[in-house]
Amino acid sequence: MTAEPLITHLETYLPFEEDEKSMIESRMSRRTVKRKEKILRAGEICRFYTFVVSGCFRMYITDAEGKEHNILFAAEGDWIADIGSFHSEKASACDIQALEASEIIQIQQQDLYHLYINLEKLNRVLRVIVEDKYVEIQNRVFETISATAQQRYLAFLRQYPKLSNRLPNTQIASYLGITPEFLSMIRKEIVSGN
Amino acid sequence: MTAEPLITHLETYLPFEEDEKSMIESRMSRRTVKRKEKILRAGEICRFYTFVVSGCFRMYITDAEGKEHNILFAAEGDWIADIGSFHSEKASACDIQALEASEIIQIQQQDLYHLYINLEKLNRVLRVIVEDKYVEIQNRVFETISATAQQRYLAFLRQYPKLSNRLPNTQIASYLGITPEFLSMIRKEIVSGN
DNA sequence: GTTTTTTCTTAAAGTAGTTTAAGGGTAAAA
DNA sequence: TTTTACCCTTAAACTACTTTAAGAAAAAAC
Repeated sequence: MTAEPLITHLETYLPFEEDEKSMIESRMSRRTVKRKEKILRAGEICRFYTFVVSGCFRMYITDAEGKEHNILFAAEGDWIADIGSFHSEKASACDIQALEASEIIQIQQQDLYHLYINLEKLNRVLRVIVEDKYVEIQNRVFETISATAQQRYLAFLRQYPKLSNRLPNTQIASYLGITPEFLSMIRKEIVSGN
Repeated sequence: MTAEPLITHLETYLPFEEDEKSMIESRMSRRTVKRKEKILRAGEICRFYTFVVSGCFRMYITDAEGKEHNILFAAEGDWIADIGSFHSEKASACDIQALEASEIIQIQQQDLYHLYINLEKLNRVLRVIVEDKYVEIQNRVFETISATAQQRYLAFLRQYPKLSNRLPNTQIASYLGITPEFLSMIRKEIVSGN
């Protein structure tokens, strides 16, 4: 079953019957993505939700000077999409790029809406997932306006424990809104006990 | 009609029939709020969407040291709610407080869900409103990690033109994540042309 | 209308984070 | 396997922002 890791994930929220699973299965497509490959480019409309089976992605915005700023990461077991662009069908300001060779399961808009109508349960599960994303991003605003870079780094380690040893520090620094040099100093301070 | 300013607002998205308007009307409650009064306290579940008829509110988080950090503002014509708490029915980390004597129209969860079922149009309108909030908060993350305080202040002026001359600078500084003293310097620099 | 509280501004000294540069290390590509 | 590209660390000089303090101005409360 190609969508098996996704079904397993969905069942951590609610159990599904066999016929429901095959209905979901029939609307999903699985594929591999190379390192550095983009599954969304700024200017495009985000037309799918992506579930990460293995590997890892970043969603980032490029500023006026060409600098890239990571908004969020997604590793195995996470969903990634520009939710604003997906639902409003407006152009995204973000790129979504693989940071490792990855395997993903995607669902297109029209298929998702089809499942929403025919499978009320999936509607509820996806709603919870989107709500959690909203809470996550609201907390991120709070952190960025209230905490020091060291506190934000420690929060990052808590929120993405799987990623802390897999991502280059340049990517983590971009997420934290600091330079890699300063992240290097922070790490040194933490090791030496502040 | 007590919900009239709200109906006017909703009709900027889609037209509504008279019977639809009275259905909406019957589920809304209108009231006044005193300056400094809170309509949501941290620890409570946010059980309503609030439409601001007149006046203005802030949603803020209090950090471990007791400092308050403004997440967003809402003035007349805006909606305000802790969307994460409302939909997940989990305790909110935020307070929502009136910054001016205000008039609001509120809808309770159960009434909103009742209208969603009986008035598909309202479902669509509210969905668009929530999506716009998501885009707004995602942009805010981008700004806070990528822009200087001066750039963020200019962005604030663009996003809340109505509020720039109504809010004390202490509230604006809290929103920007800087001290009121530094905001004072930024304003001076802008006036003197950088 | 007067008092009280909050707000705004300025400035000096301090701290958090950036920039530039350079050398060595590691992982990816060929 | 070798080359190439990227990554990490350190340090010194710099800039953005904070802290503390204090006086004047404005708004809120009584």
